[in-house]
Amino acid sequence: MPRQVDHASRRRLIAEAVCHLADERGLEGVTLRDVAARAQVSVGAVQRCFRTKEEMLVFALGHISERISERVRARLVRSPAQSAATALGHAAAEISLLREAHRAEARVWLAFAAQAAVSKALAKTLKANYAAVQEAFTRLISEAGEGTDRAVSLDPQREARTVLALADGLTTHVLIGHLTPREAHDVLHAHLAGLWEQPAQPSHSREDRAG
Amino acid sequence: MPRQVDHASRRRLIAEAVCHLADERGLEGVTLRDVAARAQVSVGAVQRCFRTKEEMLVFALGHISERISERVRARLVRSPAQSAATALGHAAAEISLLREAHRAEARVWLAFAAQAAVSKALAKTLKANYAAVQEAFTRLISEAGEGTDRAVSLDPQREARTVLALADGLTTHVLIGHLTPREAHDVLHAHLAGLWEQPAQPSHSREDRAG
DNA sequence: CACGTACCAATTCGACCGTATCGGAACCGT
DNA sequence: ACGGTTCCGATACGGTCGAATTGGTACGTG
Repeated sequence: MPRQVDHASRRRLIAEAVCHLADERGLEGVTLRDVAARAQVSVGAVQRCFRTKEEMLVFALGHISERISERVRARLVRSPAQSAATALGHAAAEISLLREAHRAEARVWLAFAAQAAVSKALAKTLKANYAAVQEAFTRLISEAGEGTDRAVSLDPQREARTVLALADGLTTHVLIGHLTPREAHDVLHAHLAGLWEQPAQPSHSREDRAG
Repeated sequence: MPRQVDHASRRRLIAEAVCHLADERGLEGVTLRDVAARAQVSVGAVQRCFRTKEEMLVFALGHISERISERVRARLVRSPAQSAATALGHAAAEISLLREAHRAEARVWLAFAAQAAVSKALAKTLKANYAAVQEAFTRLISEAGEGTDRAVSLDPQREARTVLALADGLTTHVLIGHLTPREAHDVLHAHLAGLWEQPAQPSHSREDRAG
């Protein structure tokens, strides 16, 4: 056998380069040449790892998705002793990428999300990730709801979707500059607090329908 | 005076073309040639209206932003007699672009939002729009809070930010395909309903704090 | 009726894109 | 030592990009 190369690790290296460029210039600024230069490999090497540019992008999206959700998972298993409510708070803060250190990942996520709206391959990868996170959130909310008297457990899945969408919306608003990270953090935790802290009130005095 | 042309209306025409293309292929697929072809004008005409491509994009973003927020505003003044809560529901549904008819606008918004994360000029335009909508939402929540016994009025601005971020997050998730429009609509209205329907808890101290 | 001017379509330009190809270097079993 | 196989960097190609230039046309003015 001739000289062998670790394809897997090289693909990861290239994926990192893609993410760096997507962070700095948006996904439009990701070209094969720049990726190769950033990854310190030749263009030919990039093309040998990925047949087309799209294949490279899909892999890069999977790469960063896995990294983010892995961090969320780590956060969850690290605090199993704590209440599910606390765990959810940590996980939500993690997924919203509010920390300055993860601002780059947030920009990459937004760039990919926008592209996924018009690219089926990217959308598939992204959807799979969201489905997993939503399921985890749903389970957490379910567990947390059992311990309290609040009837939040009415629909844990819906609450999970709410938290997930809120987190992503906040991420977007921080990236745009409409909110500061602190403000976003405040909004997120206020929402989460509202889930458990309000005690149950068996009788609704009056219904105010909004629709 | 030589042959005159209505610059303003032509710029709007071109902006429409930009939005159409951004909807179909994402913002990367927006080129001067395609824009010109879609707007039924020559490339030169586009270049006379906008000195650079970025100037064209900024104008297009302002164009669609104004259109969306104008629709929200129209929705608000159309139902002044109804409760502020109802009005907020309508406005939030409008801003989240969940209706199938506005799916294209949603894709355009997402494309611009992603680009705004790395483009200062776009971010400025987008921020101005968000500031206006957030202010309107804050006022609505304030008014709605006065009529109820619920102490939601603790921080109308924060609630406005929550609704706005939630709406955007839901829009994104629908575009990606993680949620159906119906599910997103459900989440949004459940959240809004939660703002007013939960009765106050008299025994609680006035401060609701949760890390 | 000329004339200048504002407008427009077409062309050109240099740069860069993604992709394909190729000669040589590196490596291994024999 | 050597031939075969795999990897690598460089280069060429067809195409498209944004931007600038040019020649022609329609129009209001003098």
